[in-house]
Amino acid sequence: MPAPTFTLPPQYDAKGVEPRLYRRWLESGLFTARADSPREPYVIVIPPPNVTSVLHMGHGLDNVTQDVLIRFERMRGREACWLPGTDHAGIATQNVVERMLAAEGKTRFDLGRERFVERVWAHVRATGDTILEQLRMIGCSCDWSRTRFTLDAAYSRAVREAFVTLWEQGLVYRGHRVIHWCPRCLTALSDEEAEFGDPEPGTLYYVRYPFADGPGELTVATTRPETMLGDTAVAVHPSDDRYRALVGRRVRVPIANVEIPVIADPAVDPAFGTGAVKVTPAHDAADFEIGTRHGLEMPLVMTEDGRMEDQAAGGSADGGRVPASLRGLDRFEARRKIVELLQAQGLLVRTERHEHALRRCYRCEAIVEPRLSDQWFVRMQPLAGPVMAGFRRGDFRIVPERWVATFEHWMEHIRDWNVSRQLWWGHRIPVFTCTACGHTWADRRDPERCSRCGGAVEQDPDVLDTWFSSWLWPFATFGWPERTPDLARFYPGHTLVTGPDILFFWVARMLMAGYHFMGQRPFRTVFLHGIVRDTRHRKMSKSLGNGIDPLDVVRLYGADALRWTVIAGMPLGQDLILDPDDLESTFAPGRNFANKLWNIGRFILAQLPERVPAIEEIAGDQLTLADRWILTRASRTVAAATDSLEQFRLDEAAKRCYDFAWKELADWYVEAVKPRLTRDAAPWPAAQAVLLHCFDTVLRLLHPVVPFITEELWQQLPGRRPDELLAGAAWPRPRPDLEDEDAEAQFERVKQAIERIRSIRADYGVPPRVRLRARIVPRGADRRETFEGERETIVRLAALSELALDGAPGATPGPGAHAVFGDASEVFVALEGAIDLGRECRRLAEEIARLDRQLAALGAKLTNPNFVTRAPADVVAREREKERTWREQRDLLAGKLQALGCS
RNA sequence: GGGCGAAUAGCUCAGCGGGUUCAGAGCGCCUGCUUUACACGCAGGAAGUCGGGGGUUCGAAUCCCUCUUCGCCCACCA
Repeated sequence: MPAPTFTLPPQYDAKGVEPRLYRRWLESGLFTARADSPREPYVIVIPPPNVTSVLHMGHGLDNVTQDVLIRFERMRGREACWLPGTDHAGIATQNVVERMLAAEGKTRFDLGRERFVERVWAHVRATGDTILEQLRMIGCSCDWSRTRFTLDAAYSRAVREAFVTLWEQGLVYRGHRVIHWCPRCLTALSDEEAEFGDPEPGTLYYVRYPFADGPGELTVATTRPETMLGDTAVAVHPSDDRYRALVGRRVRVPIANVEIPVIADPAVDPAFGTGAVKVTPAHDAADFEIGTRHGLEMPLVMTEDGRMEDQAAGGSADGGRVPASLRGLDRFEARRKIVELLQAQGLLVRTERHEHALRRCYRCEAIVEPRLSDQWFVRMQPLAGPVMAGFRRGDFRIVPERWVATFEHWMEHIRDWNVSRQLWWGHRIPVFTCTACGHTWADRRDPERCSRCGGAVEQDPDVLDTWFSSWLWPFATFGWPERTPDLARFYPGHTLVTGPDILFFWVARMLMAGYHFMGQRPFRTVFLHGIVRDTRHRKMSKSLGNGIDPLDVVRLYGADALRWTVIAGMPLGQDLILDPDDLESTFAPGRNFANKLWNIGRFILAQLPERVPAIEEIAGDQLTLADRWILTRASRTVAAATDSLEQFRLDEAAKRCYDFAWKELADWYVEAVKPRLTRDAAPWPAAQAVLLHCFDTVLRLLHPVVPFITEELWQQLPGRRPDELLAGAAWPRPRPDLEDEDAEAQFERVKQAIERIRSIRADYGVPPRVRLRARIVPRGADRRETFEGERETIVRLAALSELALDGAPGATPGPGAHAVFGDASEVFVALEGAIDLGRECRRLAEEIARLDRQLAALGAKLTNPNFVTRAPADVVAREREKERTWREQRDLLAGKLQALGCS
């Protein structure tokens, strides 16, 4: 045996290896895509994490998935560009800094806009690279030379260009309507940002509105009594006979003490409550519609932070609705107070329990307050059309397909997008108004004076929705609106990997921006993976405290273990369930696998000399059955893994390679080859060449999933140039020239025989030192020659089972019971040794009985005329074949039973 | 109120166009192993009426209907 040229420790030390290898990858420049490369590009743009965020498992899953794809394509020879970066995340980031200020007892208003924004920038500069650093820790092969931030100067230019272009195209307008307002963040939200929470128990209040023009009253039902101060009508359904006569009369709003009309509107559901609904146009989107139809007043009765007060804005001169006793009260406080007042005045008829879902701010979870205000909107229908047309043409696809229906529904029912936010952190809206003549326009540059009258100008104080910048990500990152070489080369991109939770926020809008501004799709495939959940299927989140810190996992088990777990545990489109309370059993499989590879490597490397012949240099007659089997399996694994990756079944690819490395290469081939390698003469070079070929192949296949351990081992393989990296090596191809179907089938039978022997040993408790004697003979005279040719291999493999074979070296025939065992294959194994005959007889009898039962059932099937005539011929043939095999098996067992001397 | 997904071993999941890789894998469990790559290992083993019910078919974990339970998305019943 050649002396090992080095000694590797028996356990793989991920911590010591990973940072070193990552540095080597960086230094090699492999991650940096070249725009002038002749290779076909492959582009993924990262879903930019919020600049203030720290890595969580959701990022881990998302980015490891991207890394697997990008490494796969890079190895396949594509010019792989994985563009990284961060999102300025308007509300989220502003909230973070506001909380920091709050800790100092200050608000953003204390600082003023300019100093506040500076403060945010300082925070971003200090901590903004955190998450990108963390991505390096888990091995992400991003093109760091192209890192972008959605608030960079160049990027800001793109945002501005996009906005002004839309303005010029008439796709931006000022809308005066009820929008979702967060009274905590003090900003408007888009429909998507006002998320429905879980249904909560609430109360439905039945309130009397006395007629102002006569006796009696009208009872309305509401969940939000505080908004009654802003009521400007009571509406009933036009065909509701109960109320038809009342339409046109007037009622008095209690507490607010104003008179309002009773109107008829088809939006009212006569079945809900009393069928009469109070209309608050300034604080309810549906009521706003009614108010618009009927030309109602729309008074605001709350401040921006949700306290009761008459507001001048809202297009109503109708003030004085909020009585002094309620002024300044928080809306929920006011609700309680108003209910009390109503009760005291005998105007509260009754209350009812009423469960309903409330919309909450997606950043701070405050209950959203619908509020009438002026905002900038983007018309979405003109943008959605080309996307759907492209989708129907097959420009891009969504994987897995079940999201298609959701996507289509949203696109087809798309509503205009409120893009203005009353924040300070973000892209300031480039709309300017002349203080003199009132002219309003959008501008690519900050104007000094009004373009019409030369008067002073004021810029809109609001900023753009953060998604208004990220929807440009696939091209703004490459330099748009400049026509850069990068843009020409890397747009359109290829795969967009993200979770379905931002399908509308981001993916759909990127598609719209891509088609609208670039004239073509931004990517070919949208790959939506699942969401990370805990064992109770709850989303992992900080607030629930059920999160797993990916960096803890890296420290404890290594980045490869983390990567293995998220990839192997994530079937296409399914959620990933991880147990935060048991990191060991969640991540140990990945660590164990890395260690297994390590030890396969340790063994193989110890066997290989400096120069190992290439597999092509080995003559066919040098290859044993085991050699041809493992080469065949290697080739098939390459084909299967490649196919799975192409179909985004990453888990399948990973597991297939795992099985090949562990269950085939390590468990069988390495064991089979040991006798050959540890004996002197023999066909060494062939075994070495096969070992090297197979190990090299599986390292390549596994590299995208577990890049560190594979690179570390690959570096040690003989014949590597010092500057060669697995990360830049070629993806393997299937080798039909090395496949041998017969060898594959034959070796499977050998495996079966050996497994049977091992099973017998265990069943009968044959001590390890006691050798069983066995004779292996082929079944069927016609196969004898073929089989004899493989005898050597079988003898060696049998040796692993502590089995002495007739004719094998060291086998000593002796007296004793002679039993004949077999499996369903063509291999008979004759054993001699200490065996509990009685037990074996009972086992055989049971097995025979079972076969008899199966044969009876099968016989019935085969004599069923329906089956014979209607099932396809090949199916019938297979069933007949099965029957024959079972019968043979049964006879065989019966023979054994007889041979054992029991009846 | 609509739509979607899931239900298979104790746990997490495969099984992708109905018939030999149809009852599987990993973890866990049980029994043996200091076998000179690996105890993060090796060998062997137990374990499931494929959520309930109905249907289609010669044949269903697989297709259809229905019920139950979980999860998600969409929605202007105040």
